[in-house]
Amino acid sequence: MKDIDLTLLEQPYDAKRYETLLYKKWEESGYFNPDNLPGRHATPFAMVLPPPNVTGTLHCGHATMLAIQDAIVRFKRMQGFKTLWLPGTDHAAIATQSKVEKDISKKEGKSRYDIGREELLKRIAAFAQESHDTIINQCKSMGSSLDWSREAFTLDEPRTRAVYTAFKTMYDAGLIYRGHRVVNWDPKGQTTISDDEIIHEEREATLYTFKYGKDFPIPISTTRPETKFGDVAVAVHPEDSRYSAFVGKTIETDFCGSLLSIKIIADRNVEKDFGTGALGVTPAHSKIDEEMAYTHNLPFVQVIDEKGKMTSGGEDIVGKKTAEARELIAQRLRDAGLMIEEKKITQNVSTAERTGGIIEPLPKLQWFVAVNKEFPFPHKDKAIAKEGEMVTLKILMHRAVESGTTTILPDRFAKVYEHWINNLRDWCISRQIWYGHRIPIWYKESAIHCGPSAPEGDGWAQDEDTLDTWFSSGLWTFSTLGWPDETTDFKMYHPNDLLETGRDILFFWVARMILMSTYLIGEVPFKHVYLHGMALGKDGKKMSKSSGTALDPLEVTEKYGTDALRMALIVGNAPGNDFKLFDEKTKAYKHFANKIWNASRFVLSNTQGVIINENTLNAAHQALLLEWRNVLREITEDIEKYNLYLAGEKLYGFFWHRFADVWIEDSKTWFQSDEKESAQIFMRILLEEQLRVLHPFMPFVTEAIWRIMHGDSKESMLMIQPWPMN
RNA sequence: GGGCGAUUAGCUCAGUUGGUAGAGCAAUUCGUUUACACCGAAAAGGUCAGAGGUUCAAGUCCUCUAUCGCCCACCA
Repeated sequence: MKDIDLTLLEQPYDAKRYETLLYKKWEESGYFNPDNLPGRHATPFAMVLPPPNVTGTLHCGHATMLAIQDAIVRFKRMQGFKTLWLPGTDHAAIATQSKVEKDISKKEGKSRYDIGREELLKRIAAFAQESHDTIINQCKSMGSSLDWSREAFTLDEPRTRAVYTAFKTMYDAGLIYRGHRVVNWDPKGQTTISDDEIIHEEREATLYTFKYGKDFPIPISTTRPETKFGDVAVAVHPEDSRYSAFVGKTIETDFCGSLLSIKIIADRNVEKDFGTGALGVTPAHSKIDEEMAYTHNLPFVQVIDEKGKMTSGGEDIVGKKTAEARELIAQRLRDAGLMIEEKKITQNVSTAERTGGIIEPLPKLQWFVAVNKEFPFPHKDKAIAKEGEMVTLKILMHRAVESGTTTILPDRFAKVYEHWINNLRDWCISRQIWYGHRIPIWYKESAIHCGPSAPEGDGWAQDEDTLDTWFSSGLWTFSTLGWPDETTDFKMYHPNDLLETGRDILFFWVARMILMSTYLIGEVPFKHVYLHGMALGKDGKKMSKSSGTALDPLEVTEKYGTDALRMALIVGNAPGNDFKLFDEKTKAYKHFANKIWNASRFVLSNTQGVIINENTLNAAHQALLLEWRNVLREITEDIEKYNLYLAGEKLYGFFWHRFADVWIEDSKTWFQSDEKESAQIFMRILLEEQLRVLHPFMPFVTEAIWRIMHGDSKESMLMIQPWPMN
């Protein structure tokens, strides 16, 4: 055996010197692409990268998912799986557009309407491209062994084709429909948003109790008197004896100069003990009231427009913002002696996740996915349903998890998921923004056509709206594999084996993928879901840019090395639990990388030319080898159960405090005795096996050492060496 | 309002089916013996949030309480 050039192991370990070089070597080897892996890699293992939004740069949350996923993928690859980890980015419709709009408004003082659709889209595309390039480089610098040859983008041509195919399939099946509903209108972003994009914020508000007019018998309470111009009814509880005499009557009354026709109705949803126990029903501006309107057949009267301005209420009210109108009306009620009480309360205000705008419920014509509509299961018999069986999208989503076809780690999130589905309402998928997939619907007079392009003939106009970004990302596990074509990739890698992602997008994304996949393909999108927690600062609070607590992963790796950051993100990070990331922790793993480097240097310098043959070990060394193999078994099992946080910690402890502190110290004696040869073999086996096992966690330092030991041919790279235990 | 998680050494966290409390970092003392000072050795540090219960035995199982955090929700 050729001597190893130990001068290459310069002390101390300098991460920066190796990381770029090694990533390049890995990439050039082609082994990130499963098609190029050696023949022993037969059984597929597939996973997608949750596509980062092209809204800027990666943060610690991204670094976390990259560290965990790359560790799993490298482990599976070494185990001999035909391992695919498929990268891509998400156009993130609202998030990206509102970011660019904000920039433009700040720098040029212009709105999107000043700039126009075409020009805005051009600017967004440029911004998205820039973000994309940054993000890809950051993924690479984290050491991610992603198959770049299959990179996808939610808005690129193949994905757009998948989106339009999915839309048309669901439209033709009656599962996508257009309807007039009270939706969540974001006056700031000038678009609708789905229920999930709403954040409830506690705010202080005034609860006004008053009568519409002098002759009106029932006082009502509301925090929004300005919407009362749209009232068509007053609802009371059916068992409320105070008001039972009025139920069924219609009373005309003058409310601040506007004539209202108010029907008194009884509805179980009214709380007797809240306020006066009577609720002014405003079907056009409240979702609960909308439902009551359907139940009791009430008309819709809209009094607020898309800009959040009044359209009703008389000359000095019309055109005013709702907040201003509220004050004016309250004053009039006081002046007229109609105000009974004004009370400060805290209430939950709905705000838009992306823009922070206060949601104004408005009746609008929008596109929806029907989650409760029955249809015959359109696929051959599958695990989740039989062909022709009557199901709903909700039922399919339920069955995916209930049946265990998809499992969620940690399993308590399965309950959260079930609960969410139970409360799920039709999904509003149309957005009044410009960046995204334009709805593939064409209108000509009363005719409607669904398809990617206009039908023959003049006069067809495409729907102005675009699709919710989650509609396209819901297709991600198969749109990235060539669907709707029956490609070899699709056949080999779908369903995915694992989906690893943040627990915050369980509903947004994981649930939507299950919906899309179970309906369009008839099977679950992935067998297992692994949800990781959020990266917190040392203070235990969520990192945020505005408070200056956000760590930039690139700054951290610059300081401590990528391997160190990866370990810091994995160890102590149990599935589903939030975890804290801070400098001292990362620093400790930088020291560990150096420890590995130096221990290797010692072992190699004392084992030059040794031929590894396990059978020539003496009894004592065999016993010690067994001790390691037991730990190795535990570590392997931990990783297989996706308990990387345990595996990482055990590796660290064993390498440092057993192998380095004890066995390396002992070896200094062994090397002086007649046990020398056995000891040399023993130490070399231990080093090599530990480097292999450490590789998924700390790929750079281990590959750097391996390369010095085994040369730089692509076949000898540590990345594709077999895992030392089956 | 409903649900979930956390509470173990100064800090960050382990503790699998109940069997005498563990690790790393920090701090203390000692040590520069040819892998490493990004080091080693030693010692120190805990009524396992509180109360009650089950058990021969509880950090672990059950009930309640407290504090912190998160998610869901149509009290206007």
